[in-house]
Amino acid sequence: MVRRVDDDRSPETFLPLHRDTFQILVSLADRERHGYSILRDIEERTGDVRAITPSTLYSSIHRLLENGLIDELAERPAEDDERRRYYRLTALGRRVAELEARRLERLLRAARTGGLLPKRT
Amino acid sequence: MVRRVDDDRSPETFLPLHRDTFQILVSLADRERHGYSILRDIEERTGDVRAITPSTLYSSIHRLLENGLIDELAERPAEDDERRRYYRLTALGRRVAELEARRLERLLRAARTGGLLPKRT
DNA sequence: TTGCACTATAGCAGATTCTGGAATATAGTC
DNA sequence: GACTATATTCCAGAATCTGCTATAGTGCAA
Repeated sequence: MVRRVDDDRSPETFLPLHRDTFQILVSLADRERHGYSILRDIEERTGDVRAITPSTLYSSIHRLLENGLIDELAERPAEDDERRRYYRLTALGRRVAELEARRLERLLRAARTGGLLPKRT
Repeated sequence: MVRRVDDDRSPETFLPLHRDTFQILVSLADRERHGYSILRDIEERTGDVRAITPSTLYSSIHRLLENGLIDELAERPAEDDERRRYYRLTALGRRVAELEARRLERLLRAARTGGLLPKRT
């Protein structure tokens, strides 16, 4: 088996995540999805059709695969559109996403102190 | 007075903010600061000396000035280190930071749904 | 059964943002 | 005077993001 140099890169070294990277990981957190489904999910959640562009999405996906944060599924549902490629979080990817979520929580706490958000949520 | 073309760019068009941009705006939310103080603040809050590098910080500051999200103060405290340059949020900058903070809140809600964070905070 | 909009992924060129390194200079301490 | 910390800037290269274009299958309606 070919083993990449940074297979054992610790989750912390990926932080802080870039903007769109975290969006994608969040989309994959509750279930596996194909690329276009991630796009739709982000559009729906943000209410913004250009929250992420297709080019950014697909190139980010390839980067996430290379870094081992997501996996492509070997099997697809029967009778499914065969162009679709399905992805899921790896254990590493989930760990990284958890850490990033905590980082953002702390950041929002600071934002609240600065009056950017109302005190309690 | 020279008026830049996008002086009247609406806050929404700046979203979503890039990773480090928001960090800087949060630092300036509670009070005016000079560059190095922003650096220290981010280090302290994140507990990470390389959460943001000086090169990123200072080039981001220049971009924020160009975009009118922050202002440089004309006056400095007396007897203060004269190398320091102080900045504060503009009304636009504060508005943009508020919107970004809300965006991240919604994103964290989704992250919670996906099990990346414990349910209530 | 053609036409058309939507779904799905990929590629590239250029812009923007980020990283790492070094340079410069003042301030404060021993 | 030497040394460390403070403070900002610049540059080259890397990584990420944007806009545009290309390709092709799917679903529906005329």
